[in-house]
Parts: sequence; C-alpha cells; structure tokens
Amino acid sequence: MPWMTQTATSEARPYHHGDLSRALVEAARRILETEGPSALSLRAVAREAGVSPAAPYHHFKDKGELLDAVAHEGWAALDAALTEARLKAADSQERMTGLGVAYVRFARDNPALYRVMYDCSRDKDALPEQMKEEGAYCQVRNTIDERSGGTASPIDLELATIAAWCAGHGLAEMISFKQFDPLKEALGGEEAFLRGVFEHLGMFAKLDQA
Amino acid sequence: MPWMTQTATSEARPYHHGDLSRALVEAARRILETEGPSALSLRAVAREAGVSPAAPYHHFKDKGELLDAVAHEGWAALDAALTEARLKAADSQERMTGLGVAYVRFARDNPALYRVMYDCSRDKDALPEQMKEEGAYCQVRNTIDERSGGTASPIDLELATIAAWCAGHGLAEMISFKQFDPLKEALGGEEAFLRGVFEHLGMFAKLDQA
DNA sequence: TGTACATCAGTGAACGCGCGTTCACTGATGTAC
DNA sequence: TGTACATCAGTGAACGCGCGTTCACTGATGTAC
Repeated sequence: MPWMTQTATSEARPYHHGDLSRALVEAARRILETEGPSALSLRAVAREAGVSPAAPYHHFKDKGELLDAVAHEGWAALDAALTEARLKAADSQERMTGLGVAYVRFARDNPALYRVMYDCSRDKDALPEQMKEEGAYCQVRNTIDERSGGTASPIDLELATIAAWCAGHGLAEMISFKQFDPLKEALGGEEAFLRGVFEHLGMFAKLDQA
Repeated sequence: MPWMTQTATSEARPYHHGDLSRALVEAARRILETEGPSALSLRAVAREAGVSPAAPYHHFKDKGELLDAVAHEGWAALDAALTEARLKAADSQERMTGLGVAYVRFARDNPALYRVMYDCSRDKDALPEQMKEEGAYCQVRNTIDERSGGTASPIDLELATIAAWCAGHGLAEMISFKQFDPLKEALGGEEAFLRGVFEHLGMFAKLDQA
C-alpha cells in the first residue's frame, strides 16, 4: 500500500489517490441521495470526490461507464438486502412477504439509486445478467419454488417470479405518492400498508374460486 | 376563427398561430416518441412546432408547466384506453385481465410519454388527483368492486386496487427487457405472456389455501 | 364604415450556465541495472 | 543502495454545445368611437 507511506494530514489527499474508482462511485451515491438523479453529472462527481474533472477518465471510459458501475453496486446492495430478509424469515409464507417488504424498503431508502439502476437497465433493454443467474431475482424464484414444494412447472415458476417482481417494483414506485397516506394511516403505518398490498395480490385468484 | 381569413399557403403559417398551446403539446409528444425523454427540451419543442424559442413563454410559465400539460394529456389518453378495454370485455374476469393488458399495452406503445407521466408525478410526490376521482385508477377500483359483488370492505377494495395498479405498472416497466423474450416465445407471444403473468398474480393466495 | 389605439402573440438576438470531453502537462511510483 | 527511466494517475485550461430564460421589438388582431 504505497500511498500509506505518504505523510499526508487527514485533509490533504496524496497526489495519487489510491482507490479513485471506488471513491468516485461513493461520491456518486452521495450526490444521488442528497441531490437526486438530475444532479448526477460527471463534473459533480469529480467535484464531490475532490478531484479534477478529467481525473475520472483514467478509470471510466465515459460518463455511462461510471453510471454502470454505480448501478452495479446498487444491484449488489439489493441482493444483500434480500438475502438478509430471506435468512431472517421463519417460514416460507413469511419469507415471501419479507422479501417483498425488504425490496420495497430498499427502494424507499435509496430512491435515487434505485432509479439509476433501472434507468441503466432500460438503456440496454436488459436487466443485469447476474440478477437472473444468482442475484435478487433468483432469490425470489427460489423462494417461490420452495413455497410450491418444487411442484411448479418451469414456466409457471418463471411467470410467478415475474409477477412477484412486477408487484414489488410497482409498489416500490407507488409507495411515496401522497394519495396513499390516508390508507397507510388507517392501517397503522407503512409496513402494515406494504404487507396489506402484498397479501391482496392473491385476491383475484381467491375470487376465481369463490 | 380569425386566422382562417389569412390567405396563407399550406406551408406558411400565419404570424399568429391560432392554437400554439395544443401544437406545442403535440410537438412534444412527437419528440418523445421519436427521440425519447432526454431529447425533450423547450427549445426542441419550439423547433418542432416551427416557432421561436421564446414563443412558448406566452402559453406556459416555464418548461415544467409544458411538461405538466404533456403528462396531463397522457393520463387522459390512458383513461380512454382503459375505458375502451372495459367496455369491450364480456365478463368481470375478462374485464380485469383486459384492463391489465390495455394498461401495459399503452405503456409499451407510448414508452416515453408513460415515463414523463410518472416523472411529473414523482416530482410532486403525487399522482394526478383526477385519476383517483374519475380516471384510470377509478376504473380499476370499480371493476374490482363489481367483481367482488360489492362485498369488499373499503380498505380491502383500496388495497386490492393498489395491488392491481402496482402489478400493471411493474409489468409495464419489465415487458421490454430482453431477458423475458424466451419466455414470451415459449408462451406464443407477448399477449399470452401478459395474460400469464396477470393470472399468476393470484398464485400466492392459491398456495395459501393448498 | 373607417380609423386610432390597446392588446395579444409572435420574433430573434443575447445572457449566463453547466455539461462532457480533450489536451498538453506534471508529479509520483515502481523497476531494471 | 542509488540512479535512470518508463509508466501511471493526477492537473487545469480550454473546446464547443445546447439549454432555459429574458429582452426589446414588431406584426396582427379586435374594439371603441
């Protein structure tokens, strides 16, 4: 770790940063959550990291590549949040709702990051590949599979996973609209509201059988 | 209609436009669908409408107000699409799925407009008020109410409507990701895929009763 | 019916701004001998 | 261990660009008499 031999004070950064890549991504996240996605320019990120506007070009080809890195970190953080929720749940019913609540909470706590994640995906018309192979989406699929006792056909399993994912994403985007405040209050808080919506996602099927 | 006395050729617009407000909103929609939301600047809209960059300021306070007008028209168009789907359906089961399919199709056919609609809402932390009172959201709620035979409690009805809305919105945003192409093909097309996901939104409830 | 005049809805040039990116440069680092 | 040198990772000034908005203006319209 060569830069540690530097006798810099805590304020004065050495000429060579040491890990500017990571510092830039962190600076980007700081800007996102304090000023929102519209403030996320390359220059602003460099400024926030205390570095000249040209410095990022030694680490990222262009602005898009930096944004991709930010989004990638976002997906990893979402994976982690879902894993934590999955491990905490007692049974498979609770595991399913818990995943949903954790997903929505992640989006609510990191709204700007969440938007960048999906904006990057949209630009490519594709969600991150690793999400389907081993990431967040895969955790949802496994939980559903486990819940059905492994009896669901591959196509049904995939459709159910997409359905759950859509519901989570939709709710994540709706949760902050103030129209729903009265309902949240009537139910005694946001968490109860979330659980209520997730439970009602089965309502149509119930009606079919009535 | 004073401007009709003008002896203008079909190309030469009279000095006074006649209905520049509307023309600007239409120009904005044209830009949205051909170049996407990032190209939607006030100057671009004026250019597209064949008018100087300052002209819009006689009709809209600022860029935001023009965007609001565009979004407002978008919500009206969505209302109309849902109404058409609702009237076309034979029974309440078909009505519900039909609404979902129509919603997603609207988003897929007008992706940039759809994004502007929600971006405007997000900026205000609020969906358009008229949507809850008489618009698209209300149509979904009425259909669910009818489907439950009017027996659902107000809170359940509201939760079910939100659940359905979230599912529709989530699916609208996911539909274009190429990861799902194989599944769409396996099911014989996008429409079957949509219907499949909507039907699976009841899966969790079914499992609860198994 | 004609005319003076207020008002409305355009024009086009200009403002300052922040952006992404490039460039020639320089300071710091690591390595071969 | 010391030194020459290639390479790496920064600097800061500059580029051209499109943006939102303002301004003084002017052409067209409608109205009062």
